[in-house]
Amino acid sequence: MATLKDVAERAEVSVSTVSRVINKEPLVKPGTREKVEAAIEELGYLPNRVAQRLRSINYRKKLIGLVLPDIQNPFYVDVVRGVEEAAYRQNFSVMIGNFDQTEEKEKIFLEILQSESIDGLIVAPARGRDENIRKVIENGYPVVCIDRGLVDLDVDVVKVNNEEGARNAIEFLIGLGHRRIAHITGHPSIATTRERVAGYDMAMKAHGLDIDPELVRNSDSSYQSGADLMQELIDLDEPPTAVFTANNLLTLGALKTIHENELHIPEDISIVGFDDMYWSSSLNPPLTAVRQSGYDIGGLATELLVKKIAHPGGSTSSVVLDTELIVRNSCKAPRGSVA
Amino acid sequence: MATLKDVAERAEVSVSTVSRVINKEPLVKPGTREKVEAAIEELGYLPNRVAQRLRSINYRKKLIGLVLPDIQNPFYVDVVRGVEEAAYRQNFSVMIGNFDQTEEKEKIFLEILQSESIDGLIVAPARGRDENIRKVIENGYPVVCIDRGLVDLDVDVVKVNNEEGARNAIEFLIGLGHRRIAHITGHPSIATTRERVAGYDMAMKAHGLDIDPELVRNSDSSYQSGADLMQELIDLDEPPTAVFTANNLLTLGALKTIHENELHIPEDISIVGFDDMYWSSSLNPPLTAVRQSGYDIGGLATELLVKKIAHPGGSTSSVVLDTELIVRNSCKAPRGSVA
DNA sequence: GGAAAAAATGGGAACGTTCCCATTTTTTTG
DNA sequence: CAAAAAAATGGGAACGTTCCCATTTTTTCC
Repeated sequence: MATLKDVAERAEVSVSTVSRVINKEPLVKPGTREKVEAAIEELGYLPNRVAQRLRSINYRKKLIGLVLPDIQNPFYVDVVRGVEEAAYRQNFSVMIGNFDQTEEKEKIFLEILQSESIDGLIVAPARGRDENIRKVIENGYPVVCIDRGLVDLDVDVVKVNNEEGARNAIEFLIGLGHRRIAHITGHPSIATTRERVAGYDMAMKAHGLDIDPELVRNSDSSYQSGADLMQELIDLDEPPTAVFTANNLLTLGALKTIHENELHIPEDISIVGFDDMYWSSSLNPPLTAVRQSGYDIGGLATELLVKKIAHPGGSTSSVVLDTELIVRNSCKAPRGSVA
Repeated sequence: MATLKDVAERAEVSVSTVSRVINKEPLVKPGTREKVEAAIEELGYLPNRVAQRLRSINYRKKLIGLVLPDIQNPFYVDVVRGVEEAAYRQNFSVMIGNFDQTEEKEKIFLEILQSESIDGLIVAPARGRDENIRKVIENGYPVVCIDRGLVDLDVDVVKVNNEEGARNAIEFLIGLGHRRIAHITGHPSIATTRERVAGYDMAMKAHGLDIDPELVRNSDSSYQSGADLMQELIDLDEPPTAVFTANNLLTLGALKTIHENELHIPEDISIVGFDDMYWSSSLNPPLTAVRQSGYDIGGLATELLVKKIAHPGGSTSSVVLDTELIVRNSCKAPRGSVA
């Protein structure tokens, strides 16, 4: 590969001057700039980002890390797309790591990222309290959290209004006439979980409905948990007429169990999921879901991070996006209801 | 961050010696090694991978690129997981790029990867003929293709036996009594498409069935195409009794259209998809599918690539994995059949 | 037209490693 | 026990940039 030196020789200028052209610095005579650009073109020169990164001061490494708990979750795939798009637009590379919800992998990956001299980090913390991430922040790296923040750590975060999203979903079900509404949700240590539960509670109380603790079940947010907890709900003496699942994977797991039990949606049971998927209409029946745009979240988080990288210090900010209830055909009034 | 020099000072040895310890070279006295390891521990030293990469000769940069046409396709998500797992096991970082099927993005991303000094590349080419990838190979980078190879370019490839997978699917449908079997597939410029079509043809011919060209439809492998082509098939004067969709996205698109038309699976139409998903059982009815393990493909491709990186030159090899037909409930004998 | 100011360019250290070669220390061996 | 061989260690250039500072060239202005 051609280097700066090669270009300099070809253009008959110094290495410094070529570097200036590459970095679009103003102090270059137009004629010189043209000569250099011609040489770059002729040699097919591409800057070596590794050397650039090694030499550059902090905050100009042009690399950000993206750390996700579970890339099998379609929501995070959308986040990846949003981050990549925004990052490449600003000439940043992205290094993605998926830690499969294990703390050990997360730790290793965060170390690798620091070894790779990232400028900053976008992370969806698996737990509310995360020593690994805390350490990264203490090391001085700009960090933006997505989906949820961190307990007792003031950090930038881009998320959606979970409470409202959940409340809308539950009110929609109540509006249809449901009274026994179950909620399959994630681990309570995660803020997202608590907020969605709060939305559930709020909607129920606002309509004077009692909350049956049997109907609210926590899990580890996995496909299998969704399936298992749904079975528990079905086996109840008085099973729910509707269920609200707190994320993608839980929804899919619950659907599996519902189908296995040969229950019909929406006649036997209604379901609303948090997280829409581009193929939600391929489910049978098409799923009613609370949509949050992972793509937008990823994009905004990236822009926020790049801003923090360019201007370190400054107060933290949090961006809260709205959700949207996408009504399809997985809900109807419960049997015997006159709603 | 602590550097080699800091460690050297603390351990009272030279920088060279610390480097030897880091790289597990044998020529270090056990006592010295211990001293150095203690210093590393105390300082929390992590090697700077950027400096390592800059200085290292080719083939020891410890970074591989992964270039995928569409990260929204769950198959590629599995590939990502397989690659990451295998790469981190061997201390390689992975830089992932998703080019959304656009040639321009692919080109930019391949340039970035070369700028990042990758050791090698794993790529799922969108087209059979790909000038961008050809250039990378000409630049001397080891490349392993997954899912499909490249026309007139001898390159390592890890893939599944598409022909057999398709043949099994079609024979399964024929066995159930289907005669009018449609096939929604990708673009014929992609080898994968041609192989799956060949499997379809072979099975049909083996059972003395004519191939109605109206029933075999090509597309760009997108969700929308799956939906559109399925509608065309349904609108036929004599619609198929079964459909075989050539990938994930086409399957989901077809399902959407089938549901929209209020056709019942499997009574009105049977469907088999190429590509299984972990949540195939969440579809209603659970989908019968040809399973190919993206995880295994990614893992094997990585191992192959790392081997090529360590021992450049040598002949190219191709690994062909078997598929597995996962029978669930999306198929049954066609109406009026006595199979 | 000549001095001062501004603009443009060049030189070279530095980033944190690896790797080659030189030197020192230890072990082996006749 | 001395010489040779082997093992261990150290020194310093190099990787391809950026960035600071010095120098040269051009422009401005009285």
